[in-house]
Amino acid sequence: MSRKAPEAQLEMVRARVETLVSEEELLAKLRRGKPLRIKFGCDPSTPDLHLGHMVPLTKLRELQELGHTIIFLVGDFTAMIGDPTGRSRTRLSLSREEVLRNAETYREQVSVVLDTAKVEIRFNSEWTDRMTPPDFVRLASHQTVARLLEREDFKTRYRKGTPIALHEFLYPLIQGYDSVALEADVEVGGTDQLFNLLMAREIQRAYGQEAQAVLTLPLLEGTDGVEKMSKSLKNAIGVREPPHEIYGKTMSIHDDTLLRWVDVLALPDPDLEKLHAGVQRGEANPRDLKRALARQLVRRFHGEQAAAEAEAHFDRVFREHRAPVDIPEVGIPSPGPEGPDLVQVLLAAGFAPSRSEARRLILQGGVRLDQVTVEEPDRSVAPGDYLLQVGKRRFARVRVAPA
RNA sequence: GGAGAGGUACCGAAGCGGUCAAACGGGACAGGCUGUAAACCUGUUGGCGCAAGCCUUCGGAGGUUCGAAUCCUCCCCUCUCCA
Repeated sequence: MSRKAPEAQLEMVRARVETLVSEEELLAKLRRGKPLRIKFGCDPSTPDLHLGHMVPLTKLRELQELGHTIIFLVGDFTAMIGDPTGRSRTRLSLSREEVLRNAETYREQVSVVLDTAKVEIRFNSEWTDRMTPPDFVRLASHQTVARLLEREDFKTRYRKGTPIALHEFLYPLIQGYDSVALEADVEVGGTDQLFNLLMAREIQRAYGQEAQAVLTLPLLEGTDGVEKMSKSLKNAIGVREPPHEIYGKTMSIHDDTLLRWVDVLALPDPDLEKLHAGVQRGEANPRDLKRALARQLVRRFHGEQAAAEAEAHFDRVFREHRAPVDIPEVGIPSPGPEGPDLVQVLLAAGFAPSRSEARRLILQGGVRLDQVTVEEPDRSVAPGDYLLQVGKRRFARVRVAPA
């Protein structure tokens, strides 16, 4: 276990952090010289990690290397509520098996960043299941409605007249109680969690504990560059996505979003930093920085070789407009000697959900057969092998069987 | 319990008896351009049909009407104020 001086640790911890409450308290905790208990909450209903999660996880990695104990709190009970964002509807509760399975995949994915052998994984149902109705009433008595309404999304929802279900108020309270149960010294989360994390401090004090220090990390914007990255907004890049997806999606982010991604997400790397500075001065091409970032991300989750391959694939398909190396093959039965029409081929290849859609794609000139644009939807495709392309990025090798 | 306002396509939001498969914006997809799957410009965006056209859609179930997203009845859900 590293034994850096508390002041030096504080310095490291503070880097890239959005808010730290409070420096004095954290320093005092560090000075006691005991490993700190660092709480990090995770939602078991969405077990797929994306790049946004990497931001706090990287911070946890640093804390772990400083010798502190990382506690992954799986909010299996709170998942019944769902963090009130106003977007998500009340979620169905997950079965015990699902929770355990999700927690396991979580551990597996997290192992890319953390030493999971040293991570303590806990479930909040451990204590919530033992709490009685009087216990909940007591917990609720420690907070006021006015205080809860201070939370930004509650406030806006209340003002705009969008529904707030009563149980949503419970979320911050229970999350706060989790800190009591875990005796957390520090809690790490995204900036959107600030309210909940601060609430936990108040709950801890109400239960006679020292308040946890709070560390929030910037939220990563999604690939749209506007909303925070989230799977449900479909602007996320999952860490388990295939290399060329991670690479390609990264290349598709707006140039405006790029610098921020590099700031928030990138691991230290001299090349990246040089390009970053160059782009800021308007000297370097944003594309090159984007390439470097995309490469680093793929390398991180799939290794060096995959990164090189993903880049080669991208260059081939999008810069040189050639067909990729690996193309899925689709066999299509032939309804008659003339073969299926092009619409049927698109459908069979899974490139269109309906005949109308397929027809539109063809009429718009988005469909190529053996590199040649075909604009007649009812053109029949004789038995044989073809290279089918829809748009710039979807390819299939199509084999039309003889009738 | 009382009074009022609402529930529209992937999302937001118009429409309030026919001209509504439903304006507009976002998203998505396609085309052009390019330094990139960026930006920008153009187009498409319920299903079936070559087409004429037909079928399904505006919280749910009934009803009025030649004709309903639009009017009526009941039900479900949400918001605001009062108790």
